[in-house]
Amino acid sequence: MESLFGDQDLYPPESGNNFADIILPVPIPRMFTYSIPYSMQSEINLGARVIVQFGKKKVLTGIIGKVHNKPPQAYQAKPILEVLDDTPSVNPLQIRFWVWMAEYYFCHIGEVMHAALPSGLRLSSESKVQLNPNFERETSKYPLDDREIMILDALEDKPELSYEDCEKVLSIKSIHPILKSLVKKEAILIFERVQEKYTPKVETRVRLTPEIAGSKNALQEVFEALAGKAKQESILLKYLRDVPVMKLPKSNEKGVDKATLLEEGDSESSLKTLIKNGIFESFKVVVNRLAEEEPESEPAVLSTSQQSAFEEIKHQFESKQSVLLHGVTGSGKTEIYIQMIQEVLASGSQVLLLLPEIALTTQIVTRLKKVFGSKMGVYHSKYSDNERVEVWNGVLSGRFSFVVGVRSSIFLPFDSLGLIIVDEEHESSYKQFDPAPRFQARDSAIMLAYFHQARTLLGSATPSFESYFNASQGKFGYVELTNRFGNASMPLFHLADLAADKRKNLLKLDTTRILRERIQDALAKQEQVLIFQNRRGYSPYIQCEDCGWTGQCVQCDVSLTYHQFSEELRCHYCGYKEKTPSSCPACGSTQLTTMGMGTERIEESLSLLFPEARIGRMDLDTTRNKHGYQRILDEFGSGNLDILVGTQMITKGLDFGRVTVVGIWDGDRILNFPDFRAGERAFQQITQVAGRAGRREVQGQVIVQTRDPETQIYAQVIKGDYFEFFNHEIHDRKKFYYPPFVKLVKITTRHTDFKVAEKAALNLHHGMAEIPIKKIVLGPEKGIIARIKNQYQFESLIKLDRSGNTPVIFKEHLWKITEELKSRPEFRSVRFVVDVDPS
DNA sequence: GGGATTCGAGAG
DNA sequence: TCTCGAATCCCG
Repeated sequence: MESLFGDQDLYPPESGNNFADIILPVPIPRMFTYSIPYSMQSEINLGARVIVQFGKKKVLTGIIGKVHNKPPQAYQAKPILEVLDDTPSVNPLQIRFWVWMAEYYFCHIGEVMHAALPSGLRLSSESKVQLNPNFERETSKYPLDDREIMILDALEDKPELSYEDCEKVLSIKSIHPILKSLVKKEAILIFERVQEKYTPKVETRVRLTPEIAGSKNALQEVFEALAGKAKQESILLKYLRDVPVMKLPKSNEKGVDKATLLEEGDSESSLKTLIKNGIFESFKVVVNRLAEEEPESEPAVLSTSQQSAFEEIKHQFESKQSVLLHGVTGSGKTEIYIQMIQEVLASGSQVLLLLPEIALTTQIVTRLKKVFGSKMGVYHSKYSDNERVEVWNGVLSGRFSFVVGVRSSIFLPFDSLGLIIVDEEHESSYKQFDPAPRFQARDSAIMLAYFHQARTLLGSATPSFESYFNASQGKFGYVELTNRFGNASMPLFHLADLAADKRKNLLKLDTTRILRERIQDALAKQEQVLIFQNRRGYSPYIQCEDCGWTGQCVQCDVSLTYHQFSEELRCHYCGYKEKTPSSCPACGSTQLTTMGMGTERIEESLSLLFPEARIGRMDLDTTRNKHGYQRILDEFGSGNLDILVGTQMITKGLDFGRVTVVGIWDGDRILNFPDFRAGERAFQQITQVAGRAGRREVQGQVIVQTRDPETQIYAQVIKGDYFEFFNHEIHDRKKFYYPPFVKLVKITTRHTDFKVAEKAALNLHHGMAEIPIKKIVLGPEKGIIARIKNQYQFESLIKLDRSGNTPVIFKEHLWKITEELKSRPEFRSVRFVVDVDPS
């Protein structure tokens, strides 16, 4: 039979490019070739979105990655079904960036596309089932079984069902055979429904009819007619408050939002009467979800030290692509950014400012909004799909030449970036952990800037070792800012010795005497206190005093965390939860005690110690919903709270002038992390939390509770001597072959069967050992958590020589090794997760 | 990733 | 031999 799609042979190859390689959002390591129907030849642009059929019936959105006229040899290409964009949604620089990311982070370009495009721009089809209109149960010549009847019954109620709905109706897993049989019996039809995901926001507005708006007399008559009809009159008066009579009829055009007009309890029916009587009319307009705002204030004048840092950065940019701005907390980096951004925008280029997720809801965005108004776009992970699409389209259309956003904003369709700023560049949240692409947004931003011939400014009070090392090697420029803005003094540190206090019997509910005194002082002076503990929940775990039982997660090898508020034991890795048992499940004893301290329990202890204080808590559990974070911040900022207990969330960019005391509940907990970066992280975390103390006139106090006050790192943090700390630490990194001296790749081998996982990991190890490059292969070791979500995992760590193209050669070999292993029957369902530059 | 097809265990 | 769920295949 002649192929349905055979028509590309009808026109000669010289008529243009008849084939396109399409990037599809699926984890398959290549593009797919489709034919371009003649009628679409003129609309096909690189980077445009198209609809294509993938597989037997699935319809997907793809991106045109390449256009050519080489027909595929082994098969007939299917045609592109539809072109969605007349101007491409994705530009060539982005595609280049995607290709780079897929290669560097060892994933498929489809996975990059999946992460890059907001899902509102990625329509795809879903199979739906409906009744066949020609079908009649009574007269059908086929007998139906019970399950088939149940599906048909369900379709009587709802005109269409998805596969998933059908599975729910019968509560079984494989629904396909049943549906197939129903199709054969001509009872149902299966079709594909493409969902257009993005919907513009429509507002209903109300205005006076032109006759009334156009004549003062007519309006006067209306007032007279409405005398005594209080409800209708009130609506009219409210309307005229927003649209003054003086400015009629011109300002009437835009009208007033219906919802706002009825906000104060006026009824819809009164308005309806007014509309029916020809006084008002209602109409609909498409509005931006992202509010229009005019800039309100001029950028601040830079202090002398800020000004010289600013000049120095510009000077360094003349010879370096990237510059590290090392400025102590509170030195006013934001104002320098503002100046830089303004200059670049004035030159006609775009600017991207990356912030860690948590910092986006804070003061810095408010500050920027005041200066840049609505030419600044904000891209936040808590935005809805529709909002993300509007930011994306805003960048495309030129409405936003400047965007502030989280790590995924590096995927926005910029076409002429001049500058990328990465604030708090040491933040670990710039690394995406799961799913692929497991990219580091700071490093990717540097690459993106390179593609745009743009500059990158990295800002931090506690730079990452990688960045500081690059600066010390001259690869990055380096500018230091050592004065706090307004010459506020650096905080005063106290090391509170937990062990000593315990010996002297001064420890109360795990607080040292000095911490209690400082909190008491602050409360007396109506100042505020922050308490930092890197552990949420009530206490890490619950233990039976008689037999030593602890709650374990059923599908991960970790102990469950005790949450007092909800009376639950929860797994922080997979989300599993169960009710707290009242007696030990192992021995029946009722002597269950809690071990260790989480934020929830600290909050409780503090409320016992300071019953008069108003105490709040900020952690994952209290900020889960969209506005939770903002609400707690507002309460604290407005002085409705005296003490705020929190996890690392409170270390990020909060700036409250009335915080004078910062308590670090358990400094050792930060230090004792089984990881080569523990020291670096501890220095960063303690410095960052400490930076929250005393930003204005009053000198802040920082109390670090520890069992080991002699540890060198505390002395370095207290001195604020990053350089000394770096030199000490970098020595070890070199000696033991850790970044920045080597490049790390971590490979996790996962399988539900322990033995299979282990064997696959060992095979992988042997394969990698034979790759002819300079490297060290460690492992495989049982994962720190041996089992997650019922999968056993083994970890291998590879240290690669940084020079030349060693990493590229390694990845090429690794590719072959994992493919070979996966092709063996015994390892078929083994998963290899490759993490390049793990954090 | 996911729909289609094949495989294979278990019941009759 | 039949049936159903699981494993495997492959997409252009």
